[in-house]
Amino acid sequence: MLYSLTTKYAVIALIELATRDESTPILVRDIALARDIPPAFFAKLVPPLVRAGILTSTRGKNGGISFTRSPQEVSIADVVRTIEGDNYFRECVFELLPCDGRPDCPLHDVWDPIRDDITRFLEQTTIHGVADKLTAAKEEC
Amino acid sequence: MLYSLTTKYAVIALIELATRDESTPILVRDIALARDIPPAFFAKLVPPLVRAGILTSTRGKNGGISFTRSPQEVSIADVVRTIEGDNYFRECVFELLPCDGRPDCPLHDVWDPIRDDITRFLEQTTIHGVADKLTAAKEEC
DNA sequence: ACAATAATAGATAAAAAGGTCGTTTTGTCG
DNA sequence: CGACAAAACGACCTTTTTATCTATTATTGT
Repeated sequence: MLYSLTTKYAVIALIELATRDESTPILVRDIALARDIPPAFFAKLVPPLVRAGILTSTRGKNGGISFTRSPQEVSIADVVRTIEGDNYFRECVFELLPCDGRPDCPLHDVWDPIRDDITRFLEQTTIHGVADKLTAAKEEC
Repeated sequence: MLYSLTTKYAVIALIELATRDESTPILVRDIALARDIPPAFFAKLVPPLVRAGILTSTRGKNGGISFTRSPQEVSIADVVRTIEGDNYFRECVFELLPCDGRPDCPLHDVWDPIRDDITRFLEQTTIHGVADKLTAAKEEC
């Protein structure tokens, strides 16, 4: 609905990572398997996330991935930008060209409000926030 | 951002159709070319739209496509449902399975509000409404 | 009978998703 | 210190899905 399966994998994997003990690196494979994500596929999403400053990866024995910034400071939008690219937020649903909220786009007052809602949602929702809901729900059982 | 390129083609083509004289069928090819949509590709989207009760097509000379119901009664959601399928509105961005707003999904209070916003937007925005903005903008020149 | 049109079926191309394997890095153990 | 094992990294390949194109067939007005 909002983004590709690839981006979804990245989002879900980071949420999973945020539920883990953050003092030690977690295996890429473990994160993926815990959420039914193809491990080799997620492994290829890690380097971009590292370059984007979201993840830190440590190689060799006892290696794995961990958050660079706290997951409280990582928004879904950050992940989307990293995987989908910067143009994502400029897209227009009614035109073949990006309209970027240009005031001269005749459709901007139809599309802009909901795009802004979506953007705000992605920007304000943090990995930590979602992970919190998950662990809270688990503890209720 | 919201749907596939295929769906986008269908939406844009219908908007274009709504700007035309509705008393006579319009060529599938003309609609596509007017919006830089690959004509043969759009041609394949027509039969589903006809089956969905959105378009009427007439074959043979002077044939083409026209709206079955008035474009005022056709929402973007109708088009999305036709091309993307019914499951579109049940998707969850945080889980691999559709959550469909189930109250037992721990993430429903994060995702549901914005999904409802998006659904409402698609449901309330009509082809006619968007087409109107377009023609109004053109007349200003 | 003919020309214009959508419908259908199929082929091809491109992009997205998924998998394999060898290389590099790094801790651990002898 | 050297050998080994565990991990991410990188290059490449395969499969699946999405997008695009081509050709043929069916329909209809003139």
